[in-house]
Amino acid sequence: MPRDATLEDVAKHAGVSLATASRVLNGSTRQVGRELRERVEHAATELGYTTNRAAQALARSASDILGLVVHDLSDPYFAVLANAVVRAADMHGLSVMVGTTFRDPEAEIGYVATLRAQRVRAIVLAGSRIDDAAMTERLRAELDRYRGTGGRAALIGQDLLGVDTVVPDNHAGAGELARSLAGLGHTRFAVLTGPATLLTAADRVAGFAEGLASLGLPAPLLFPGPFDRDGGYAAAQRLLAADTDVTCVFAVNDVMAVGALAALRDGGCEVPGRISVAGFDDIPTLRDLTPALTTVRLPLADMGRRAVALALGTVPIVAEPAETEVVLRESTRSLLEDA
Amino acid sequence: MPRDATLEDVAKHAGVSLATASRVLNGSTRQVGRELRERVEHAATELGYTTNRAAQALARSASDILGLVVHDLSDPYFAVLANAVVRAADMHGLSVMVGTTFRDPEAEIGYVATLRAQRVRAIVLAGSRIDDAAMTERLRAELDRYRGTGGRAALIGQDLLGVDTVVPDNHAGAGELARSLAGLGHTRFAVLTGPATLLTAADRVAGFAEGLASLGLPAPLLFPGPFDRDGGYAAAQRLLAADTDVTCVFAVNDVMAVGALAALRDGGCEVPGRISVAGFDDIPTLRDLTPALTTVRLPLADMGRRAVALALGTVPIVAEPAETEVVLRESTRSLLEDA
DNA sequence: TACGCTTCGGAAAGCGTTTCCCACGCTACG
DNA sequence: CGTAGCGTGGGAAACGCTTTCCGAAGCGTA
Repeated sequence: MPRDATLEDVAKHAGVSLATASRVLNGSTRQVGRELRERVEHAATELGYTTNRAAQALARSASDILGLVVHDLSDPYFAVLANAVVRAADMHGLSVMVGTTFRDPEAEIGYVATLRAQRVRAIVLAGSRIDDAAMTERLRAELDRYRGTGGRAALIGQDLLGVDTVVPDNHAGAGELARSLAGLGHTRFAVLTGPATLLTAADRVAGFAEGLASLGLPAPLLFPGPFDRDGGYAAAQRLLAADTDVTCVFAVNDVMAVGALAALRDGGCEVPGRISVAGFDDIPTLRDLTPALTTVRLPLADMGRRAVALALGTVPIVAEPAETEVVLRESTRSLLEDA
Repeated sequence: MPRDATLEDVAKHAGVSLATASRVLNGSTRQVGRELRERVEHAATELGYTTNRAAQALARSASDILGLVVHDLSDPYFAVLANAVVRAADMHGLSVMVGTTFRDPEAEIGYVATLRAQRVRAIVLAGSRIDDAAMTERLRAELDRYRGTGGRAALIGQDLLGVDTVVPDNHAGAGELARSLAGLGHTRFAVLTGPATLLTAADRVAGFAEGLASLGLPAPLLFPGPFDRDGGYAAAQRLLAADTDVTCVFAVNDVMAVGALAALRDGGCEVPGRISVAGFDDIPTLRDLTPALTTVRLPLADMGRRAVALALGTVPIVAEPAETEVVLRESTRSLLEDA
């Protein structure tokens, strides 16, 4: 098995020194005379030379890898985010190394350690923090270790780790959603809250509840459960079983809302005829659902891009949260026209 | 800015040689005496030492990175695949570096080159090949260069590049779908074919057409277009405008089917009342659509896993294609009960 | 002709690991 | 008692690149 051509091979082949070959092939500030430059380039293509990035990273002590850690790539929320991050990294000439944690904080910490070992240029951490001080502290410690030696990091989620963060305005978005739904005449709400420990979920629940309270409406009924499609399904089933006078359900994210829609449909409950449903995120992949889902739009792709910019330090730190926007669609109906 | 602790720092701190420190900290076959071992371990944690993987890769001339290239991470098809690949890689102790090509063959070749430069342990290439001999040849050449120096690669798609391939049985799956739909009494079909140059699309169209032919049914009407949601939407619009007697539409993938469903709905055409719709892939994220989509299931997660196994050479090469399964749901209705 | 500049090529010292090879002290054995 | 063999420790040469430093050559000017 022939080995890869090295820079030395190229230099020999071209009859120049290692230094010259390096200068020609990998961006240096120094000029190389036309004659030698062409000899080197020719030798390189002839030998099929490709820079060994690992060696390059070692010599330069700077890698061209960006680390990304998400909870679950098959969740369209993260898929869209990851997509944007990969794209943005590409624009900066960086490759992306992804890790998935499947919502295991332990795995998340482990993955940051792996990325630190790779000496990646920057780390982007996506996904909700959880309400677990010990875990948060350990993650923070790991990140601090990384940043302590020049590593850069950015977060998408709650600003809890002392690093630059793109924070989706969950609280405000949910509040606005509450007001919009109330504007349609709804007064009795249920919330499929997701896990109590997930801060993103908690923020949305709180924002929603406060929105209602600010209008003098009664507090919503809460149905906790997992943060995914099946969690939404199960929670909605429980809602149905509870036999309430709720006219509108807020699932704290779109994939849960999809599950809820399925459960209501399976339970013979018309949406929005009998119950209206709203989600959060406005996942592009889910826009063609019927009934089309009322939701709160998050600028996912933009958030990914901004996180990369923050991580790379190409942008001044702005604490300004990612703006949300309520999008009313068919899954919620107005009760007012009944009057 | 303090720099990262190196193995040498650890060795000094523990009062041992570099060799010993290395043996203790990074799996060596050689034993180190208990006393020294503990001193080294202690020093390592004290200094917060983490192996520099780039240096390690250089010294060992073997990296622990797996390269993955997909067309578009935000497409749930690739998201699910990528998820499985990341998981499988993790099991083998490898990290994954992803690249997205956005269906640009040029970018695909470029990304393989990047991965070769990283000297990744193996490359998994996902996504349909295209009908472009020159491009295919160039990609093949790039892959051969990589494999020529010990690189390993696997493909998910068409077996065209001379590397181990997980090939979804598009042809047979589509054929089976055709027979199933014919079994429901349909006789006049349209196919939203996607781009003519995409082999996956072409295989499905051909398989479907042959399935119909084998039953003596007339050839389907063909509506080409892009391979994505909007492509499906546009193609379905053209179908409507054509004002045909078609009772069943086959969109060559699920996301196109979603677009088609939307177009038909927007066009006031009932599904499955007036027209039945079927897709291909059985994307999990899309299973809660209404009407639920009849489709051909592909074992996506399994395919990802198998590709990793092939790429890592942990499994003998089996040419056996990935099995498909027709899943009839509500988006297609039986015409027989009309009789 | 001599001087100082500016260019440009090459030698060599890193970058942080691994690993080959040698040395040392033991035990076991003929 | 000499020696073969094993278990451990360390020195030092890789691995493939970048970059600093030096020196040589070419140029224009006085």
